[in-house]
Amino acid sequence: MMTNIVETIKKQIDNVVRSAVSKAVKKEELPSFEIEEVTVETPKEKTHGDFSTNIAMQTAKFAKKAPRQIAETVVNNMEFSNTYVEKVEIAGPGFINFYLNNNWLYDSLKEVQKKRKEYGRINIGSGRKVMVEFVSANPTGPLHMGNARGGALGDCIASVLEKAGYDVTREFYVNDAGNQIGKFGISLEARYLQLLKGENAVEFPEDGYHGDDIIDHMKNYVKEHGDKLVDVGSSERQKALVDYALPKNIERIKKGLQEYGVNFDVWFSEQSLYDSGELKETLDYLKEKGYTKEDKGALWFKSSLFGAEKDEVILRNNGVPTYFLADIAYHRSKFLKRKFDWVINLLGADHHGHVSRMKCAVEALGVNPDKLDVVLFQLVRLYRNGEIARMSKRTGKAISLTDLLEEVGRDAARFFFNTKASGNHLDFDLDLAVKKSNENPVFYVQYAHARICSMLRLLESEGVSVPEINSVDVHLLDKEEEIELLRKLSQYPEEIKLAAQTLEPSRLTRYVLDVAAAFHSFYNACRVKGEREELMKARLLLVDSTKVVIANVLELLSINAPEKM
RNA sequence: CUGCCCGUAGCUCAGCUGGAUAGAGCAACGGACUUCUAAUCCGUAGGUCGGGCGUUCGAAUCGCUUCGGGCAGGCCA
Repeated sequence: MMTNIVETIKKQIDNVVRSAVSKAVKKEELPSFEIEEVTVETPKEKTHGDFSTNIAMQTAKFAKKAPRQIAETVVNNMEFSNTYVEKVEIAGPGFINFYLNNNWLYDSLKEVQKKRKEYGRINIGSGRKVMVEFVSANPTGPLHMGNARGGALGDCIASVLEKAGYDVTREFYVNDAGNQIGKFGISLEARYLQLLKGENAVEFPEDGYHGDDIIDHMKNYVKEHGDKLVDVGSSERQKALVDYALPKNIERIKKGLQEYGVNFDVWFSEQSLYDSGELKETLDYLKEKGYTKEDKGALWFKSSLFGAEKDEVILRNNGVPTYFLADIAYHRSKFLKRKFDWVINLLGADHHGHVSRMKCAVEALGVNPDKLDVVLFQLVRLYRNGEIARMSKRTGKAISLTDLLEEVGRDAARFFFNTKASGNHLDFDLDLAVKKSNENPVFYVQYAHARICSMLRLLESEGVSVPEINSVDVHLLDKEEEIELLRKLSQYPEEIKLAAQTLEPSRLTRYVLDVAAAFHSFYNACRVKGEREELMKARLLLVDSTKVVIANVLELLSINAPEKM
């Protein structure tokens, strides 16, 4: 089955080269040597052919011959039957350049038409179970820009892996236990008492949550339940208030993410690790294995046994588990209880210190730490009027995901957060994101799609619809702009593969921009309507295929592909 | 002090498991609408790849070093 034409061609070239080499060796034109890998790449310069290999330079040392001489020998022994290769040239220091006939492009056009919505799906994952855990925002407050970037990035990584043939689970780790929930309770309690007994009745804790949302929660609580908690004990009061506010926060987070187009399969509760006994089991396991030590009244995980520089506290001297212990139990659940083959965690770059100790912990659990990948993404800076924007125009408070969606919309947000590699800082220009012009890449791509839809509508109204591929002479597509566009379309499965391998969906936003650009160029150079029928049909097919590819990429990114603009 | 990330055109960024003349978008400048959406296209200009040393046939890419920016280094998460 041909799912990825580019890969097929690379395999063909690989075969051609290997058999040519072994033939030459047999004829003793070359000394015998091992080829580890035939690297096949697409040259930057079009005049250097469609694909090229540097095998002659790589093997020059073993063969003890000049690269160009090796290349010549190899080329003389090549066989091209049943391949797309049309001719071969030796160039530069010893590159072997392959020039293909256009059939590979026409074949890939057939693929697009045959697969439609499924075009781009590949199977490098072979159904392996992978979990992508992302956002996992602290449920004590609203979603911030870091969560917004993490959400767009994580969701797209998950989508890319699904397209690449993995069995993907999107998971949100709800930190509903531990220290920050304690602080949440103290903060709620303080606001509650301030509301009922006056501002000065209690002092608000310095390290509490100062946001207005805490006050709003308590105003609502008082409205609904009055002062019934004023006279009960503090811990009971805090618990009641947390039980009231926390589910509301989690609901709000769910709703916000839904509007953002991010839907999780699993909302995993940290508290459940305590309730189910898994946390204790994990602790017992670590102790039993001798991976722990006691020091200064606390219990430590000896991460130094696994190459780390220092050990980590897992039980404080007051007996309370740390977040890290819960996280170890959590990863035990991911790997050992739920049997994921691969786990990907998204983390803001400010948490990078967590990565190496987590890997140590995974190793301590008896799991190959390579099965854990942590994608660190750098922080976001918002710009408005050329200046750094921190506050929402409407609320005057820190800009939340909800504010962002209100200001620029989901399409722009999802697109912009995926324009840069995760390891780079991201400047988000709020003015640009809403601009309806060619400066704004989102509109550039959406416009291409809408333009195509408009063309198809017009032709449809004249009784011309997209033809069956078998009734079309695709060889008529041979103008430069047509070939360029075909090339771009044929690249999609390969793009999915690369995005999956590098966990970098930003290459897909670049790719879809390229497709849109190739289309716009084609549009200005070639007409569809009004051409003679055979040519019109062929071009119509190309245009329709472009629409399919753009729509597929946008769907993967959770961005609308509008039919009209 | 130590560790991680980043430094490429005026701006925002690709390229980084070493390859041929370092790419794109925006901004700038000059062109293209009697015909399928000009929210578009075509062209021009723009660079000591932060600096230095090394590795080799070959370095933006790898190593060392240095400078500049960001972030970490809690019995916080």
